[in-house]
Amino acid sequence: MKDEICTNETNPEVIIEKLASLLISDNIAYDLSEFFKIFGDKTRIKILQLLSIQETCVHEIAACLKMQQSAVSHQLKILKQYKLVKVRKEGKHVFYSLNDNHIMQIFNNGVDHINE
Amino acid sequence: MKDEICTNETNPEVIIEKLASLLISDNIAYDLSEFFKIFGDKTRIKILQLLSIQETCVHEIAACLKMQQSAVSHQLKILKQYKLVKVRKEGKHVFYSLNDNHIMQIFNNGVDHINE
DNA sequence: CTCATATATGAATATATATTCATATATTAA
DNA sequence: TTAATATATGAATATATATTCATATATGAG
Repeated sequence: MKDEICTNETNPEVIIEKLASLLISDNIAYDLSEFFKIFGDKTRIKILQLLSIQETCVHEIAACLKMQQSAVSHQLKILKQYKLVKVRKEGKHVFYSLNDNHIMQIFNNGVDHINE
Repeated sequence: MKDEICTNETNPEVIIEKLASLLISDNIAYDLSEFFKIFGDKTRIKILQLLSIQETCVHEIAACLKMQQSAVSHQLKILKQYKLVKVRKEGKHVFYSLNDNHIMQIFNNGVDHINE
Protein backbone atom coordinates (compact mmCIF):
# COMPACT_ATOMS: atom_id res chain seq x y z
CA MET A 1 0.00 0.00 0.00
CA LYS A 2 1.42 3.33 -1.03
CA ASP A 3 1.90 6.22 1.28
CA GLU A 4 -0.15 8.86 -0.44
CA ILE A 5 -1.21 12.33 0.45
CA CYS A 6 -4.84 12.34 -0.51
CA THR A 7 -6.91 15.45 0.12
CA ASN A 8 -9.79 14.42 -2.08
CA GLU A 9 -10.63 11.05 -0.64
CA THR A 10 -13.23 8.92 -2.41
CA ASN A 11 -12.70 5.51 -0.79
CA PRO A 12 -15.95 4.98 1.19
CA GLU A 13 -14.25 3.30 4.13
CA VAL A 14 -11.79 6.13 4.50
CA ILE A 15 -14.59 8.70 4.31
CA ILE A 16 -16.48 6.86 7.03
CA GLU A 17 -13.37 6.63 9.17
CA LYS A 18 -12.70 10.34 8.75
CA LEU A 19 -16.27 11.30 9.59
CA ALA A 20 -16.33 8.92 12.55
CA SER A 21 -13.22 10.60 13.92
CA LEU A 22 -14.95 13.98 13.74
CA LEU A 23 -18.14 12.74 15.37
CA ILE A 24 -18.80 13.95 18.90
CA SER A 25 -18.37 11.36 21.61
CA ASP A 26 -21.22 9.24 22.85
CA ASN A 27 -20.94 10.89 26.26
CA ILE A 28 -21.20 14.42 24.97
CA ALA A 29 -24.07 13.49 22.68
CA TYR A 30 -25.79 11.95 25.69
CA ASP A 31 -25.22 14.99 27.92
CA LEU A 32 -26.47 17.31 25.20
CA SER A 33 -29.59 15.25 24.59
CA GLU A 34 -30.28 15.12 28.33
CA PHE A 35 -29.97 18.89 28.46
CA PHE A 36 -32.35 19.54 25.57
CA LYS A 37 -34.76 16.96 26.94
CA ILE A 38 -35.45 19.37 29.79
CA PHE A 39 -36.97 21.78 27.28
CA GLY A 40 -38.82 18.94 25.61
CA ASP A 41 -41.82 19.11 27.90
CA LYS A 42 -44.72 21.54 27.73
CA THR A 43 -45.06 21.88 31.50
CA ARG A 44 -41.38 22.65 32.04
CA ILE A 45 -41.46 25.19 29.19
CA LYS A 46 -44.37 26.95 30.89
CA ILE A 47 -42.67 26.91 34.28
CA LEU A 48 -39.45 28.34 32.88
CA GLN A 49 -41.29 31.07 31.01
CA LEU A 50 -43.31 31.91 34.11
CA LEU A 51 -40.17 32.16 36.22
CA SER A 52 -38.65 34.43 33.57
CA ILE A 53 -41.35 36.94 34.55
CA GLN A 54 -40.77 36.74 38.27
CA GLU A 55 -39.85 34.54 41.18
CA THR A 56 -42.88 32.41 42.01
CA CYS A 57 -43.84 29.87 44.66
CA VAL A 58 -45.08 26.37 43.99
CA HIS A 59 -48.79 26.77 44.53
CA GLU A 60 -48.85 29.95 42.44
CA ILE A 61 -47.15 28.11 39.60
CA ALA A 62 -49.69 25.31 39.91
CA ALA A 63 -52.55 27.80 39.92
CA CYS A 64 -51.27 29.66 36.83
CA LEU A 65 -50.74 26.42 34.93
CA LYS A 66 -54.00 24.94 36.23
CA MET A 67 -52.13 21.83 37.24
CA GLN A 68 -51.87 19.74 40.36
CA GLN A 69 -49.31 20.85 42.90
CA SER A 70 -47.71 17.42 42.83
CA ALA A 71 -47.14 17.44 39.08
CA VAL A 72 -45.54 20.88 39.32
CA SER A 73 -43.36 19.80 42.23
CA HIS A 74 -42.09 16.81 40.30
CA GLN A 75 -41.12 19.01 37.37
CA LEU A 76 -39.51 21.61 39.60
CA LYS A 77 -37.38 18.85 41.05
CA ILE A 78 -36.07 18.05 37.57
CA LEU A 79 -35.42 21.72 36.80
CA LYS A 80 -33.59 22.09 40.10
CA GLN A 81 -31.58 18.93 39.53
CA TYR A 82 -30.31 20.29 36.21
CA LYS A 83 -29.64 23.65 37.88
CA LEU A 84 -32.04 25.57 35.64
CA VAL A 85 -33.86 27.01 38.64
CA LYS A 86 -32.88 27.98 42.15
CA VAL A 87 -34.79 27.90 45.38
CA ARG A 88 -35.44 30.33 48.20
CA LYS A 89 -37.42 29.22 51.24
CA GLU A 90 -39.48 31.76 53.15
CA GLY A 91 -41.67 30.38 55.88
CA LYS A 92 -44.10 27.87 54.48
CA HIS A 93 -43.38 29.00 50.94
CA VAL A 94 -40.69 27.86 48.54
CA PHE A 95 -39.92 30.38 45.84
CA TYR A 96 -38.40 29.29 42.56
CA SER A 97 -36.54 31.49 40.10
CA LEU A 98 -34.39 31.02 37.02
CA ASN A 99 -30.79 30.17 37.73
CA ASP A 100 -29.31 32.07 34.80
CA ASN A 101 -30.33 34.17 31.82
CA HIS A 102 -28.62 31.78 29.49
CA ILE A 103 -31.73 29.65 29.75
CA MET A 104 -33.95 32.29 28.22
CA GLN A 105 -31.50 32.66 25.36
CA ILE A 106 -31.89 28.99 24.48
CA PHE A 107 -35.61 29.31 24.96
CA ASN A 108 -35.76 32.28 22.58
CA ASN A 109 -33.73 30.44 19.94
CA GLY A 110 -36.54 27.92 19.94
CA VAL A 111 -39.17 30.63 19.68
CA ASP A 112 -37.32 32.12 16.71
CA HIS A 113 -37.26 28.75 15.02
CA ILE A 114 -40.94 27.94 15.37
CA ASN A 115 -41.84 31.46 14.21
CA GLU A 116 -39.85 31.26 11.00
CA MET B 1 -65.39 47.44 45.20
CA LYS B 2 -63.33 50.53 44.59
CA ASP B 3 -61.66 51.35 41.34
CA GLU B 4 -58.06 51.53 42.39
CA ILE B 5 -54.81 51.94 40.57
CA CYS B 6 -52.57 49.41 42.21
CA THR B 7 -49.07 48.93 40.88
CA ASN B 8 -47.80 46.96 43.86
CA GLU B 9 -50.30 44.16 43.99
CA THR B 10 -50.19 41.77 46.95
CA ASN B 11 -53.54 39.97 46.67
CA PRO B 12 -52.54 36.40 45.77
CA GLU B 13 -55.44 35.86 43.40
CA VAL B 14 -54.63 39.01 41.48
CA ILE B 15 -50.96 38.04 41.27
CA ILE B 16 -51.92 34.64 39.90
CA GLU B 17 -54.30 36.22 37.40
CA LYS B 18 -51.63 38.64 36.26
CA LEU B 19 -49.02 35.90 35.87
CA ALA B 20 -51.49 33.63 34.11
CA SER B 21 -52.16 36.40 31.60
CA LEU B 22 -48.44 36.65 30.84
CA LEU B 23 -47.98 32.91 30.51
CA ILE B 24 -47.36 31.61 27.00
CA SER B 25 -50.23 29.72 25.43
CA ASP B 26 -50.57 25.99 25.70
CA ASN B 27 -50.11 25.69 21.94
CA ILE B 28 -46.87 27.64 21.84
CA ALA B 29 -45.54 25.75 24.85
CA TYR B 30 -46.41 22.53 23.07
CA ASP B 31 -44.75 23.56 19.80
CA LEU B 32 -41.64 24.67 21.64
CA SER B 33 -41.41 21.45 23.60
CA GLU B 34 -41.87 19.42 20.42
CA PHE B 35 -39.06 21.39 18.82
CA PHE B 36 -36.62 20.87 21.68
CA LYS B 37 -37.61 17.22 21.92
CA ILE B 38 -35.88 16.72 18.57
CA PHE B 39 -32.57 17.58 20.22
CA GLY B 40 -33.46 15.40 23.18
CA ASP B 41 -32.10 12.22 21.68
CA LYS B 42 -28.49 11.08 21.50
CA THR B 43 -28.81 9.57 18.04
CA ARG B 44 -30.38 12.67 16.53
CA ILE B 45 -27.71 14.85 18.14
CA LYS B 46 -25.02 12.72 16.54
CA ILE B 47 -26.71 12.78 13.15
CA LEU B 48 -27.09 16.56 13.22
CA GLN B 49 -23.47 17.05 14.24
CA LEU B 50 -22.31 14.66 11.53
CA LEU B 51 -24.32 16.51 8.91
CA SER B 52 -22.81 19.77 10.13
CA ILE B 53 -19.48 18.42 8.84
CA GLN B 54 -20.75 17.40 5.44
CA GLU B 55 -23.63 16.01 3.44
CA THR B 56 -23.79 12.28 4.12
CA CYS B 57 -25.83 9.34 2.88
CA VAL B 58 -27.81 6.96 5.05
CA HIS B 59 -25.51 3.97 5.16
CA GLU B 60 -22.50 6.19 5.87
CA ILE B 61 -24.34 7.76 8.77
CA ALA B 62 -25.22 4.31 10.07
CA ALA B 63 -21.61 3.16 9.71
CA CYS B 64 -20.22 6.21 11.54
CA LEU B 65 -22.69 5.84 14.35
CA LYS B 66 -22.32 2.05 14.42
CA MET B 67 -26.08 1.72 14.30
CA GLN B 68 -28.54 -0.21 12.21
CA GLN B 69 -29.61 1.42 8.98
CA SER B 70 -33.24 1.12 10.01
CA ALA B 71 -32.77 2.99 13.26
CA VAL B 72 -30.97 5.78 11.44
CA SER B 73 -33.66 5.95 8.78
CA HIS B 74 -36.37 6.29 11.39
CA GLN B 75 -34.54 9.18 13.02
CA LEU B 76 -33.84 10.86 9.68
CA LYS B 77 -37.54 10.74 8.99
CA ILE B 78 -38.19 12.71 12.17
CA LEU B 79 -35.46 15.24 11.36
CA LYS B 80 -36.88 15.64 7.85
CA GLN B 81 -40.42 15.99 9.16
CA TYR B 82 -39.35 18.88 11.37
CA LYS B 83 -37.38 20.36 8.48
CA LEU B 84 -34.03 20.16 10.26
CA VAL B 85 -32.50 18.26 7.37
CA LYS B 86 -32.99 18.19 3.64
CA VAL B 87 -32.65 15.39 1.13
CA ARG B 88 -30.94 14.97 -2.20
CA LYS B 89 -31.33 11.74 -4.14
CA GLU B 90 -28.54 10.54 -6.38
CA GLY B 91 -28.97 7.12 -7.91
CA LYS B 92 -29.36 4.55 -5.18
CA HIS B 93 -28.10 6.96 -2.56
CA VAL B 94 -30.03 9.48 -0.50
CA PHE B 95 -27.87 12.28 0.82
CA TYR B 96 -28.92 14.22 3.88
CA SER B 97 -27.71 17.65 4.91
CA LEU B 98 -28.63 20.31 7.44
CA ASN B 99 -31.49 22.52 6.38
CA ASP B 100 -30.19 25.70 8.01
CA ASN B 101 -27.32 26.97 10.14
CA HIS B 102 -29.73 28.11 12.79
CA ILE B 103 -29.74 24.51 13.98
CA MET B 104 -26.04 24.54 14.81
CA GLN B 105 -26.55 27.74 16.77
CA ILE B 106 -29.07 26.06 19.02
CA PHE B 107 -26.82 23.05 19.21
CA ASN B 108 -23.88 25.22 20.29
CA ASN B 109 -25.96 26.97 22.95
CA GLY B 110 -26.40 23.54 24.48
CA VAL B 111 -22.69 22.80 24.23
CA ASP B 112 -21.93 26.10 25.97
CA HIS B 113 -24.31 25.20 28.75
CA ILE B 114 -22.96 21.75 29.50
CA ASN B 115 -19.40 23.10 29.41
CA GLU B 116 -20.03 25.80 31.97
C1' DC C 1 -50.00 20.70 71.09
C1' DT C 2 -53.35 20.73 67.26
C1' DC C 3 -54.81 22.28 62.90
C1' DA C 4 -54.23 24.27 58.46
C1' DT C 5 -51.35 25.26 54.69
C1' DA C 6 -47.30 24.51 51.60
C1' DT C 7 -44.31 21.39 49.55
C1' DA C 8 -42.08 16.94 48.49
C1' DT C 9 -42.05 12.25 47.16
C1' DG C 10 -42.73 7.05 46.33
C1' DA C 11 -45.59 4.00 43.77
C1' DA C 12 -48.74 3.11 40.17
C1' DT C 13 -50.50 4.13 35.72
C1' DA C 14 -50.61 5.80 31.24
C1' DT C 15 -48.34 7.28 27.37
C1' DA C 16 -44.59 8.34 24.29
C1' DT C 17 -40.82 6.90 21.78
C1' DA C 18 -36.24 4.51 20.29
C1' DT C 19 -34.72 0.36 18.41
C1' DT C 20 -35.15 -4.07 16.19
C1' DC C 21 -36.95 -7.24 12.92
C1' DA C 22 -38.95 -8.33 8.80
C1' DT C 23 -40.07 -6.71 4.63
C1' DA C 24 -41.30 -3.36 0.94
C1' DT C 25 -39.64 -0.13 -2.53
C1' DA C 26 -36.29 1.82 -5.65
C1' DT C 27 -32.27 1.98 -8.43
C1' DT C 28 -28.39 0.07 -10.91
C1' DA C 29 -25.68 -3.62 -12.92
C1' DA C 30 -25.23 -7.78 -15.42
C1' DT D 1 -35.33 -10.08 -16.11
C1' DT D 2 -32.61 -11.23 -12.05
C1' DA D 3 -29.52 -10.02 -8.49
C1' DA D 4 -27.48 -6.76 -5.52
C1' DT D 5 -27.45 -2.58 -3.00
C1' DA D 6 -29.63 1.46 -0.68
C1' DT D 7 -33.37 3.19 1.75
C1' DA D 8 -37.97 3.29 3.94
C1' DT D 9 -41.45 1.62 6.90
C1' DG D 10 -45.05 -1.04 9.75
C1' DA D 11 -45.36 -3.80 13.79
C1' DA D 12 -43.56 -5.40 18.03
C1' DT D 13 -40.82 -4.66 22.01
C1' DA D 14 -38.52 -2.30 25.46
C1' DT D 15 -37.81 1.67 27.96
C1' DA D 16 -38.42 6.32 29.57
C1' DT D 17 -41.19 9.60 31.59
C1' DA D 18 -45.38 12.72 32.88
C1' DT D 19 -49.19 12.70 35.82
C1' DT D 20 -52.03 11.14 39.56
C1' DC D 21 -52.89 9.45 44.09
C1' DA D 22 -51.82 8.89 48.64
C1' DT D 23 -49.09 10.35 52.04
C1' DA D 24 -44.97 12.31 54.42
C1' DT D 25 -42.63 16.44 56.00
C1' DA D 26 -42.31 21.20 57.38
C1' DT D 27 -43.80 25.62 58.97
C1' DG D 28 -46.77 28.89 61.21
C1' DA D 29 -51.15 30.18 63.59
C1' DG D 30 -54.11 29.78 67.42
